Amino acid sequence: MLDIKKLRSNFQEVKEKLDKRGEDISELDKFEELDEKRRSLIQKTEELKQRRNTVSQEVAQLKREKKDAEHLIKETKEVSADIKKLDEELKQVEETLHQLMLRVPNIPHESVPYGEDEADNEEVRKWGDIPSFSFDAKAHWELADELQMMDFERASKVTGSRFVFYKGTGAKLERALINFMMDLHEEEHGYEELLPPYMVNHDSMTGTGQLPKFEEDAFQVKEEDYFLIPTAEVPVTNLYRDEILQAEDLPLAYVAYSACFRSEAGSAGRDTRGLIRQHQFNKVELVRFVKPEDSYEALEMLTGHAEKVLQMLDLPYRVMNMCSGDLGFTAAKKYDIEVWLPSYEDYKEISSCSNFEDFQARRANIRFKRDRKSKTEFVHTLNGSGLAIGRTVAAIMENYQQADGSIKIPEVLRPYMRNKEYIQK
RNA sequence: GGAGAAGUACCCAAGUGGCUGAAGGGGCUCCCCUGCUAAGGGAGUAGGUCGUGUAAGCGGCGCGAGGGUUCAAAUCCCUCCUUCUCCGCCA
Repeated sequence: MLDIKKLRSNFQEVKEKLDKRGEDISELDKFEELDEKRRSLIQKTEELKQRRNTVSQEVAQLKREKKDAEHLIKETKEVSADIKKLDEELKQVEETLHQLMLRVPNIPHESVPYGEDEADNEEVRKWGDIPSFSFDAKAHWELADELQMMDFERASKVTGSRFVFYKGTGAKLERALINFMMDLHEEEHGYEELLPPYMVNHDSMTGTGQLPKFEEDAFQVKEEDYFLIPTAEVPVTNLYRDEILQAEDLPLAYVAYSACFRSEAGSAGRDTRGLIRQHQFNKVELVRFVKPEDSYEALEMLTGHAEKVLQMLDLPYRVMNMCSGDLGFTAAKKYDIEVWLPSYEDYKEISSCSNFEDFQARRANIRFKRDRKSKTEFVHTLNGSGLAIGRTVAAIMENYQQADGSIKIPEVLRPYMRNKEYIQK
């Protein structure tokens, strides 16, 4: 959510910046009128409330002195009726304004390149060598089948499309990656480990920005007002919702493993084979709460932590600076890390690292105080995948495949895989 | 799921309609006393948010949340949430 005061005082400027996202922001035109109306209603009711308060005191005084207060009581009766009417009107205006504000996206940072879609994203750096195969390289779903690492067909029977059973070494590889990443971020990068709830309530989904605009992307638990989390970002960022933190507690850094659930509404027909686009997938997520002045440095650091995983696994990747048109609703700046996938003959997103500045903190009301006397300020929140596990499995299988159909296990994972060197029949 | 109890400020806690727009204590901050520490004495301590104002300030809201009754609600009524205890069920 944007700062209403800032929006009020720089309306045209903010509008122009938002316009770079290429989204329809015509709704924003109602802002000024609503804001004006709200403030004038507040002034009117508060004036009346002040009157009611003083008269109430006078009534109390007269009653104590056993004097007659009828005339005052009659007046207050009328004043209270007016207050009630105005309060109802104010409540409606505030609700309308709030709903409007919840649907306004974040302002892109100045370092975000202008562009319309993913074609305009800017490559920041590239790492590793793209493998060349002296044989016909297979896609991970073919390898998974031959090496009996996954069962997509039976998962469709048991649940539906876009679900998978990992089996045997497939399941072991997935679990090895979770543990490897958790250990790396916890032991080497200084993140505290969390294992969050996989369902969250309506307020949490609103806090991180999934609601109200993207309700159709999430799975909802009927009759409970709970949602299956699309990412651990949601429960972890909402950990401190409606709280005031101490400056000396910042930065806070958490790493959380969770399963993630996405309806993939609007993705019908895309990435239909293999692990790339599932309704349920595993992910290790990094979340940071920082002081405003530290957030851009923190974004670089966090992105580096995610990259480190790919470096240790020796998987080729590139880092993209998302352009204004491909930023997503909540981010002020976002880097996507894309891993090389031989079956796509292209780089494919494996991590998304974002600085939300105070956008989520405002929605979720996460604040901090610099010291006892200072005003509260909103923290800045960041997060990034470190990494998406399923896509990492796919990348390892495809990049590490051998001529004989086996898959070499990256060295750093071997301690998690009984020190085996290869996955083979 | 059933039955009960409770939610008041940083913590504990008093408070069944109007000098409670929240007593008292602890803690915390400052000061005094003491060679230091402990003990003791004094003062301060509603955080937050919204409106208004260049500002000092002024004003509105606030006792788990939301409604209602009343001229007036922490206090009365309704709904909900959370926590605790017991029973049932369960990994």
